[in-house]
Amino acid sequence: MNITLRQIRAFVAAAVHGRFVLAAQSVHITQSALSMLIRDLEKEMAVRLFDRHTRMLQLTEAGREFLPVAQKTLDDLEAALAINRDRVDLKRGRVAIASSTVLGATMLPWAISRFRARYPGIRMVLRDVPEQEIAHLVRAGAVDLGVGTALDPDPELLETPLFEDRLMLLCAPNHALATRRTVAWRDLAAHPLVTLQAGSPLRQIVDRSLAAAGIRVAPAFEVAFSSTAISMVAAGLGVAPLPLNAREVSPKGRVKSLALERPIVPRRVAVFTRRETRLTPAAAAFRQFLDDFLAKSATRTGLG
Amino acid sequence: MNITLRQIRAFVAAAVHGRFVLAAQSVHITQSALSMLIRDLEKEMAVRLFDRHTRMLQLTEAGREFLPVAQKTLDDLEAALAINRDRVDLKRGRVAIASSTVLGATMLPWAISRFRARYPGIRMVLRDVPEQEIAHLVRAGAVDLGVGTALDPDPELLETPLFEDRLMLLCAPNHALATRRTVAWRDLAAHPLVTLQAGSPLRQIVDRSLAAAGIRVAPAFEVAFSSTAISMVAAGLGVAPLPLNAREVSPKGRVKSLALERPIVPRRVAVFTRRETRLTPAAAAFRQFLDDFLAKSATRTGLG
DNA sequence: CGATATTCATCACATTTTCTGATGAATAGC
DNA sequence: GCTATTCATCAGAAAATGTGATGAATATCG
Repeated sequence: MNITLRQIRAFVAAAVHGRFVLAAQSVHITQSALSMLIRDLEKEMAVRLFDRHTRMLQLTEAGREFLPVAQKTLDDLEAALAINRDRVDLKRGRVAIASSTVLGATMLPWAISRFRARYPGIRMVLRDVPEQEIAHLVRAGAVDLGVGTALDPDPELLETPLFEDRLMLLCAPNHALATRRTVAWRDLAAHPLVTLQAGSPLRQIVDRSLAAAGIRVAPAFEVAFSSTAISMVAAGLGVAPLPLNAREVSPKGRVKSLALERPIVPRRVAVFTRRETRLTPAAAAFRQFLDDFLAKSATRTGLG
Repeated sequence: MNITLRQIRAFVAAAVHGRFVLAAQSVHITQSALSMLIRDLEKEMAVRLFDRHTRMLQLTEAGREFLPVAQKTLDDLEAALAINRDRVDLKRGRVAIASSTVLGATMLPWAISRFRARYPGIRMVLRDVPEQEIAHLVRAGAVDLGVGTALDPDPELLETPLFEDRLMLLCAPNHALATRRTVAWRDLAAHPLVTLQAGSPLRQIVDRSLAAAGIRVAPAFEVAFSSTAISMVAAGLGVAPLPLNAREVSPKGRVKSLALERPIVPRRVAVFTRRETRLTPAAAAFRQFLDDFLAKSATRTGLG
């Protein structure tokens, strides 16, 4: 046998109420059950906790000594459970997200801001990293969610589609191609190309598209971040195939975006989570929120 | 349903050991039982506490947050129970004793001293009071034990005989009776009497003895404490019928003690406890010790 | 690469604990 | 004395917890 929380609760209730009958009511059991709980606790501790007979009930010295500890035990536990309830109720918690710098600079801050308004107790951490690192971070558990370009499925990760856009071409306003409305992939062969580093999902999409178009081009520049590529384009160093949403982080009037066709190359953005780890309530809530947020944005603006 | 200590112990064990199998061993249950305890606790808290599958086990954020509270709860409780065990094992506790001033000055300090040597953790409180107050103090729960003259049984109190002596007569060395070896009760009629106050058990014994001997004597002096009576006897103010052990507190050579006969009046000393209140372990131990102590003293010295 | 060993989850069933409602004993107050 | 209140105890019902067997997943080893 061993001490139980029920016994402790019964003991505290009896000490507080001064009567078994009232104490029993307060913990929603019958008086006989409470009487037995006290008896068992006393047996377990090998002391009387109450001096009692039909017309009196009072703590013994041992009981007086045990009471504060018993109360504190219950209080501490109750406080911990309250914190836990808060977590479950999304009044607390933390969501760590890894995303590309572009998404981290465009859609995500808006979503996070709206989410925070709804759940002020949840702390949000946004890590903007080179896109190929997102999967690492999610796999390692360093972040709860990854948001980025979906390419080849990772067996450890679960990916849920978020939205889709397409690749376009960025060039400087005075570039030879800048007068055209649309450009074909094969046209790119004639121009110095700014691309992301090998390994980046976007780079892989570009490589595959060029290969599919039967073009062999060595990129003139390789950079880690889309924002860098955009600046280089603005500086007239080359043209860059990038997703549509990169326009939003481009300096006004310094770059021009052209539709890239033959073929139109879609780019799918997804949320990545670990397959085996259940999401925290907060993270699950944010993923759901992100879906809803984008659905609404899409109906309003035509794209996420 | 409700959280139990078993669940908390299982949770802490699993968190500490990092494996259900080891954790289960450490709390002496099977792995399946532990698995169920964790499952139930998680259900109760409505969160996962561990991310786990066959080859890995790690705390979730909620688990990490709960762990320290859980550990502290168990530790606090364990500490309280250890204190309680100490109390039970007589490594701690307090015994309050009420006694007459004479007993408090003679036998009891020796007994207490020996008892303390055996149980150093137990604090001892000795209240030396007029003997008629002993019963009050015991009844009121102000002391655990009373040691004093047994007279008329009190229904609320339990009295256990400790030792028996007899009344003798104290007089000054130059007193008229001082040359005699024995004195009869009826001889007292001729001398001024120093007695204890009315209500004192010893006084009642004296009164009854005088009445039985057919003597009517108004005491010349009434005092609260035997020690005072002895001093008055030494000063030649009168003679005092007192129990044998009063000799031990008499100043050497200043008083003489004579056997009081016809009849020989026994005086019974007993330990008083409340009938309804169980003794604390420490008090029970002291009562037992007192019995043994006096048994030994009696065989060695012939009297307590 | 397949065999083996380890680990956690789950099931049916056994055991233990806990609860209830009835009853009894003690006692304060009328 | 009578009544109402209170705590203790009992037997049987209900709930919980435990066990041992089994299954599924997956590292590790040869």
